Amino acid sequence: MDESDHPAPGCDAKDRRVARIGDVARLAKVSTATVSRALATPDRVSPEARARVAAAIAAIGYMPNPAARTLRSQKSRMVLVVLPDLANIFFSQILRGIEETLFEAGYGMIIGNLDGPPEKEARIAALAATGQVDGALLLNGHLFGQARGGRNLGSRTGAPVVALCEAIPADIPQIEVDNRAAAAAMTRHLAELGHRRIAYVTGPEGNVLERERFAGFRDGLAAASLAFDPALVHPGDYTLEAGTRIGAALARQPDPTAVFSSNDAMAIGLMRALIERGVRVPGDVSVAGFDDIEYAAVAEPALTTIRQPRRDLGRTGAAILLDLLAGRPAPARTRLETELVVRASTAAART
Amino acid sequence: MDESDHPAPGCDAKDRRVARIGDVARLAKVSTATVSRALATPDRVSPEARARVAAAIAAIGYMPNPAARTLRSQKSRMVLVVLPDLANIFFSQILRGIEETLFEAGYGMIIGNLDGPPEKEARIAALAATGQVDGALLLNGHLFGQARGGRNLGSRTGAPVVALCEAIPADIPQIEVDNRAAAAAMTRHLAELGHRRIAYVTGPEGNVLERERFAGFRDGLAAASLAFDPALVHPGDYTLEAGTRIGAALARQPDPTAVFSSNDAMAIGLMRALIERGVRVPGDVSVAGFDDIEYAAVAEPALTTIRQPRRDLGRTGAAILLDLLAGRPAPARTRLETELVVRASTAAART
DNA sequence: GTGAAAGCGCTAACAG
DNA sequence: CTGTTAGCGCTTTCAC
Repeated sequence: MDESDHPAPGCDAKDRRVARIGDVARLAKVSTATVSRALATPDRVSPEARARVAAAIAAIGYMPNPAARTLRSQKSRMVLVVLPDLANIFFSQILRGIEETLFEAGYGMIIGNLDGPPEKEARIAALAATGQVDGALLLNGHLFGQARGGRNLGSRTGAPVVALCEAIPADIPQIEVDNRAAAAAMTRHLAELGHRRIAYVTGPEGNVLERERFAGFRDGLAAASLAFDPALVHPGDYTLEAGTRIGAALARQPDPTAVFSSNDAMAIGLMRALIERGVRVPGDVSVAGFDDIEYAAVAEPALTTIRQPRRDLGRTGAAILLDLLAGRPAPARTRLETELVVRASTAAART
Repeated sequence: MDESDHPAPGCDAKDRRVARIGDVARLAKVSTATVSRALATPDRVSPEARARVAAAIAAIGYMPNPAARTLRSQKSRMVLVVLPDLANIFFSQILRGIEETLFEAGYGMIIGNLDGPPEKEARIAALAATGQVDGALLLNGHLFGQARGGRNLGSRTGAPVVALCEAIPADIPQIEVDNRAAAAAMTRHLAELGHRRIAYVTGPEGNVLERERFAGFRDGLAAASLAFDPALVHPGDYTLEAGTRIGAALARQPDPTAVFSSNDAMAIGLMRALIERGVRVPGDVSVAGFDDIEYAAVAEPALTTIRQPRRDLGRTGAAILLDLLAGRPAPARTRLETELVVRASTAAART
């Protein structure tokens, strides 16, 4: 509220803080309603008016105020993407797929990163509850908003929510890969190489992905007629550091001839810790991961893993959310294919 | 617009879409202004009123509508963070530092990822121009908004902007590490190991970081009395793939005994490509990186690199932006220390 | 096809 | 310390 009170102090119109819809209307000699319509529903405006409005907008560089728009229309054209850990490189391609799809549709993306103090969760949920976003995409494999007793995200506002992994309350649309089958396939791959004692590195407790992958691991053992030994299960948390720590422990344990890590980051840290301690990979111990992150292929040895179509997951998830947002029907469940990528880190068991 | 038209069809008040400030006011028997003040400036409200408001808010689960708030107060309590590539793991710790600092101050973060179609840049700039964010943090080492002839981010709105690297127009506060000195130190490290022919892998053209690092490389060469040979400069773009590609080329080139890559991702891809082709690292060729990303320490061999205090960079940048936002003065330039981390990927030159 | 007018939910003057 | 009132900038009936 400095000098912006008097409309035109004599200079060019340029020093006015920021152009509003009224400025465009005045310049184009139409009402603000027509400007609004020219932007939202051009076909309901005469070509002449439309042209004048476009010219006026270009002339003064008008940009609609999103807060006003959101307040009035109760739509933000923003989507919330909730993920457990932004630092996990696994999500970056998914985010990319989501963002490009949303962008094309004129939607923006707000990232809700759960990594940090638990109070953050409430703030993220508030984004949806207060209409800052029109819908949400959940990439977190654990219950969201469980503090309030269930999926509160959306339940209050009716904002559509899509899960990009096995969803927890199974009543929201989900896009997923068959983690269980893929983990089973990897386990069978190891068994077929002659491994009988296969260690398993878990993800965080309570994680849905982890539950599926672990179940797949056990399926695979069963399919190969191998007994499950709880002593071979090492609790991890999907971080590189956990992998390094567990690798150090495994190096002292001559028993398992193969390790199946439920994600690549841990597998890479683990391989490194083994090699550092003189354990040869895959000579002494085979190591397998899950996800096929970029660093899996350049690890030494290159990591055998399960490739997930991450960008596609993101694109598909976003597309389904957009459908929901537009009131179109969406499949309750979409499954994308994975692929077993055999590289150098797995080999026949030593005899 | 379904059944929400008739106010109270008989059920509990619970099915009302979402509580507004008026609902709180009614329940607490105060005016909406008092509710607003109880939230914003509690000390200007009597303890009794404050308590009644708090109880009412808790009872109906009221959350202020941010769009209305933003529209009225012209403040969004949101900060824009612009970065060139969300997939680059280098940024994750910086983001973390930023986010935690902003969160404590009650600010939210919107990520503007430049990676993608160029139209995205305009949309990101619009966030600032339309008041969706109160300020911005620039992590991109290249000119932003140059299409409009200069830093338009902020110039229209007066929103404060802070650069987390050497800024392009040097008139905004910047937080940086001395890239040039660090690169020179690394180059000297290689020279001291006896390397005379040191290849250099660049970042994207026009990147400010890159300019500094490259200058540092040349400084280092000069300090070691080594001639600069343009033939040893390989244009990269900070991606793993570029590293792999350049590594493949280098494997055919027996000349350089050391490679200094201007970031870790490329160095890791490069090492891998060399090793795959039978070139020993560091036996035949030493490799050095820059950044000390998490994967540098677990690469095989572990990568010699320059550690940047990434989380601290983020925290400091956010803190300075918060100062600016609060009208407090801020230093034009803050410099954080780097550290040369010597690991296994560099060794004495073969003779 | 277009304009007038109401109001989204909130905060900030201004009185009292 | 509290209430009344106006209005942030836009979209959207409702008339014409």
